[in-house]
Amino acid sequence: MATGLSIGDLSARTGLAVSAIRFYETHGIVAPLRNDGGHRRYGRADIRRLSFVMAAQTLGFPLAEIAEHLKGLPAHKAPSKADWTRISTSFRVKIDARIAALTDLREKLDGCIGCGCLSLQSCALYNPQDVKGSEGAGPRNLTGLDG
Amino acid sequence: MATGLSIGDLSARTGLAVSAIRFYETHGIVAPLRNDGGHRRYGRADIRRLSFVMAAQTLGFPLAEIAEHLKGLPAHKAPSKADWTRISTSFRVKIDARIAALTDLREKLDGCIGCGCLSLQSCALYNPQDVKGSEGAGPRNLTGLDG
DNA sequence: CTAATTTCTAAAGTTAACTTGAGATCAAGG
DNA sequence: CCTTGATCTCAAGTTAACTTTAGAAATTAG
Repeated sequence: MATGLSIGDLSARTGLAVSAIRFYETHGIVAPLRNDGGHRRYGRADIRRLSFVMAAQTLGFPLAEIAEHLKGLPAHKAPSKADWTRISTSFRVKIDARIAALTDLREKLDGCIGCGCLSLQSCALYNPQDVKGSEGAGPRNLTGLDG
Repeated sequence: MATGLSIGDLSARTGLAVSAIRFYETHGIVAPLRNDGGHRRYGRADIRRLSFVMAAQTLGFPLAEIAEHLKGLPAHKAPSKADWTRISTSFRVKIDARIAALTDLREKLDGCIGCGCLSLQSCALYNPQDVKGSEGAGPRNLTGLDG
């Protein structure tokens, strides 16, 4: 009982599905210990790791990138203040970039609303200069977030 | 030659892959005519439809929703000024909502950067009030954009 | 007219982020 | 001790948005 949290406990605490937590493990996001019966045992710090993942996901970060960030953190301890400051600052930068991109789009759109867009040449929305055609199969990155 | 654009022409004009254009057809986004040999023939308006799709996608709209918007437009004609105003206005609303959500997140993050987030209870980022666990399989909607 | 492109269709593969299912084992309550 | 209920593993399914592949037919270039 004092040996740590079960995966069910963690699920209850974070709101994540048990299957999702196991899935995250295969992606290196959590690395629980095992008890004698082979069941996963989590520590308190894992709640934070998972909460961090959830927060990052609402920001639109792909799991792979989140996992990268987490590599820099101690495996079974909560992140230190320095760790957290580093991470949250880098988040801040990305959010700023997204807001800027959206604001830019909004301006273009404002210019378009009245014009009827009968001119393909002059319409900024119809001529985005930054459409980088992603290569290969799979879902497209909708938000152009990477980088 | 004067009978319309081939799918290759359209691909060159829009920057979309030929396969993507065919794919869009199965989703009701374009509905080209056929020539005697069974090859697709597109009109000028289709360039706009596809450009519209690309613009909407950079805004993060899922294809299904874009297709919905396009249902309201004449099939083989360019959208009228009224059509376009309706659509672009509804875009504007969604962009505003996204900017607001991101700005809110940024504020929360600002409050977090210095705090070291040692308190799960008080950290806004760790306790997002609006995490709605999407049901079922498939990729998650990263941006919380729908609705 | 022939060779090289394009296009056609239909089916299967890809990626992300998980879920679902099957069969077996572990743990906890009465 | 026995019966639920929780976990375990591993494989396969799901969704979105496309791509890739294969074999055949149409178009275009020379």
